[in-house]
Amino acid sequence: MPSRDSAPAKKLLAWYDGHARDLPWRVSPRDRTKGIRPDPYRVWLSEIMLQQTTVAAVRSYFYAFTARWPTIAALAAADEEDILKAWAGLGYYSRARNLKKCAEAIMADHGGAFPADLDALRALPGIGDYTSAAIAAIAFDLPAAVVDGNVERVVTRLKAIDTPLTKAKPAIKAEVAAMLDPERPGDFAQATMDLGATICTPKRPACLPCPLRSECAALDQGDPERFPVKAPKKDKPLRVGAAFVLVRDDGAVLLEKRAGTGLLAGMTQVPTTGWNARHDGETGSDAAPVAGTEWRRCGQVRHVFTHFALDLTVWHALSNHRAGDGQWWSPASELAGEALPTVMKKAIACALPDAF
DNA sequence: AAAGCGTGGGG
DNA sequence: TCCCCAAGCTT
Repeated sequence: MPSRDSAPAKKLLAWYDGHARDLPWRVSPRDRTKGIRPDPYRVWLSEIMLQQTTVAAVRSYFYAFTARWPTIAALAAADEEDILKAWAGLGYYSRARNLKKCAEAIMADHGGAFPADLDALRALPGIGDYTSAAIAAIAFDLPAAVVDGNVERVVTRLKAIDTPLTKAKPAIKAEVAAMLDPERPGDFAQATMDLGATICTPKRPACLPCPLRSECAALDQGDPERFPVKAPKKDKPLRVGAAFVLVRDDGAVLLEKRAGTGLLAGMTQVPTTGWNARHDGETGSDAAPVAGTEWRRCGQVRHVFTHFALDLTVWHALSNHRAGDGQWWSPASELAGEALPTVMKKAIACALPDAF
């Protein structure tokens, strides 16, 4: 077990007081000293959005969500469909569905307020080890060990931990627990993450201005970039499929809802074939959802998901047929507001360049 | 416990 | 172009 050492936290917090990033969901360290506390709802919302997602991507979504749903009660009362539409483009859509489930659970089981308790937070939908600790520390100043990708990088370098990350996590958490400042748990957590995001970066870390340089074992060894040690990543297979953009006389596009589980669950799409592992030639319009229409091949869209790449051949046709079960014609003016994931916006834009 | 689950930006 | 990766969670 690492022994308590308050020196790194003091240096880190002194650095944070002068270099904290200005973020819309954050209360600055100066305002914290005045007793201003962040709204747990905004802390939670930002933490969910920031899971595996950059600050730059999150910003506009955070503004949109807090403007439309200013409170946990408002979000709990929202239609899931509206939440999915507002989340479209941000990725990892189970986060959006869990967002509503979590809001409902807080209304039903916690009197409409986030519990100031690590285990109670951890039990909520979409909230795991990291997010529960982050909310506990940032929103409630509870002394929780907050470990995200930034912190893993900072700590493995500081202590030169060269065991693979998957094995090293308990040791990293113990180091953080021994290091954190019980007077300022929230600022300590945010300071460590800011350091990882701006100084202790994955590539070419800026060690010269780093407040922890004098005690960094990795810098001492001469190659901080060597940490953390990660497992080799698997190769990404290519899948192929076809998507069919049907357009009505008035410009409306035929849409349908995807299945409730799996990839892009619950999101909206144009009719599509399955996305298969085969790559022996091209998918034809013979698999189109409507027979007897004149199909035009618009081109091909490549989209890279987490665990496979997709080449989608896009077909276009004019049609006035009636929407089938689970389908609807979406007017051109409403297309941008649909719950369309990026891959589908690419496909539609391939057939209708002015759609968005 | 390894795999499934998105996207956009930077080097 | 390609590879890496960014405040992870769920099953």
